[in-house]
Amino acid sequence: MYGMLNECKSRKRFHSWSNLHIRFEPGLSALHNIRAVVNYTLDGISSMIDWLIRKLDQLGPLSEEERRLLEAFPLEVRAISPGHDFIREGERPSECYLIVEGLVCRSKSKAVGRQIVSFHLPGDVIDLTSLLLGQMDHNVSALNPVKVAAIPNAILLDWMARYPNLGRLFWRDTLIDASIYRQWVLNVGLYSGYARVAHPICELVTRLRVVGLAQVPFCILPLTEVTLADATGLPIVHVNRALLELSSLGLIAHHNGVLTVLDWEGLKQAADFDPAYLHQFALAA
Amino acid sequence: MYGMLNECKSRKRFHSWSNLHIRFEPGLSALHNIRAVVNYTLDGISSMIDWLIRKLDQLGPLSEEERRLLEAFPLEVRAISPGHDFIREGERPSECYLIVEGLVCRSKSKAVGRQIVSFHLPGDVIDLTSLLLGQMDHNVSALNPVKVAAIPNAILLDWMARYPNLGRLFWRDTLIDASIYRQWVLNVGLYSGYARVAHPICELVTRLRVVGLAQVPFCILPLTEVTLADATGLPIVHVNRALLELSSLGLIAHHNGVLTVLDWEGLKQAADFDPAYLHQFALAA
DNA sequence: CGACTTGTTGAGAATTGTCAAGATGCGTGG
DNA sequence: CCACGCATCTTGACAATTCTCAACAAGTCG
Repeated sequence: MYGMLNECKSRKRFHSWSNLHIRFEPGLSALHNIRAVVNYTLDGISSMIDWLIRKLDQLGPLSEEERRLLEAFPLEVRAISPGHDFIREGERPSECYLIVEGLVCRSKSKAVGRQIVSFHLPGDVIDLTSLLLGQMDHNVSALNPVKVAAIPNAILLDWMARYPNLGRLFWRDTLIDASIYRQWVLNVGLYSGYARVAHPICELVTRLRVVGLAQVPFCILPLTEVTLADATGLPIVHVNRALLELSSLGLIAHHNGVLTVLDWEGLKQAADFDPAYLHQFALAA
Repeated sequence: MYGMLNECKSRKRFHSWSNLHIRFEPGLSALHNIRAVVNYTLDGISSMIDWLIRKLDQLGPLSEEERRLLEAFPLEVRAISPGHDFIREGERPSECYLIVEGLVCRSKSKAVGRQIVSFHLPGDVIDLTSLLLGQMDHNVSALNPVKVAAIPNAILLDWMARYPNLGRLFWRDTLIDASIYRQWVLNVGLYSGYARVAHPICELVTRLRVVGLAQVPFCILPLTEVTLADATGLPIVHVNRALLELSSLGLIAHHNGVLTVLDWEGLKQAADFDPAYLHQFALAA
């Protein structure tokens, strides 16, 4: 964690050399360098389920017993390469995935195209849908190199039967997801132009901050124009023009699949961003 | 119930007199007549909570004890006039509302306008958001004359503590809501034109059918162009043109706040509608 | 009757969508 | 180390759709 913080701070220095393009430390592969930050590696975290514990603890305090239960669970971590749809519409997964590292999106594909409906980050359990509803109604894909831990449905159901409070925390998480979807309906239905592109960026930054994976005013995200186009419902060409406009205002920089937030307050304003819908009580705004 | 069915069937006869406009029984106020259907009055239902029981039972069987618990609850029914926002963003309601009659929508208002994010019908409990998250992040409004029954949060929490299965059914309901939101993101972000207007109509018809409040191919909904504009993110003028197009194809008729579905299969096709996202197992498609 | 809501129409402005071509930078494999 | 393929980003021109404005018709409700 603290390592990453320093990484970010030093990167800011390079940024100041040029407002619009990212410069890299000489002698290091640029992308390798960036990706170390963007992948949200878990340097200081001993047990990977700590992300989940931290998150649930924010939603409502966990008892010592519940905490021990989660900590003791042996996680089997799987790596997923960028772009891979590791859960597909129509499937009936027998396990849920806890995101341990990297960024993930839910999407639906139709004849007319593809729409990303949400992003998910370390600490999110992304498959509660299938746990209670059975069949998946959407795909889940990796946006960058991702690591997930599989938790069998049976185990989760057992946990929740034994500790009703735990089930309620997961339910609460589902309600927050629903609130985020509502905001996305607003974003694609109500807003246009720059706000529409800026909003998902603001959301990601805010959510990453909550779990301690991003700082403002400086922050890096693995977002390509294609990803943003699928998330906003705009054609790529427009995302490009919106990003160029946001760049020219000094709010962001983007380069080769990496988007950098330079002016957090300005970006929030451009997006008409109000974090209330994230229901993040522990957020230092 | 059966009264309504007959009502609908007889109305269909009037419809056949003219493909595009609704005719009414002579001697009766036209709107009063229609509204009797559109309001979904509960003729044959003795206890109003039956809607909720029926719905939960479809999500997963209720035990006899749980069923008795729900049936025994004394409902205090409140009438809400059309257009009234009876829950507002920012509030912290101390009770949840079970819709007993009428149609309700969730919406969010911003400086740039208003966006409807979902519809809700008899049997839906619309305030589980505030039950676990506290603060409302959206408004809830009546689309036509609505009756709701208030259930104090404390009672609901007590029910769920005593009957974990009940809590799981509510959670499941929340997950279906989330799936519907995902589809709405698709509708406003991915689709354009006629499909975008036709889709929410298809959704409403399907959901009403599940609870036995609508039949195909003939069905009536209390939807104005303004409502559809807010739900689709299109300007009213466009909704008008889309509806005229759908009318000219013989798929629907609309008149003075009442929308009639004439050709269910054709409408589904126009909307690229696939009911899978509603997760309605009991649906006779 | 008169205020109000709902639906309709036309015309022009602005935005969004499409197509096509090319520039840049990274990773791979020779 | 270089060449190549690939993904990403950029630009321009044009078509299609969406948005806005404005005025008016029709129906409901008090």
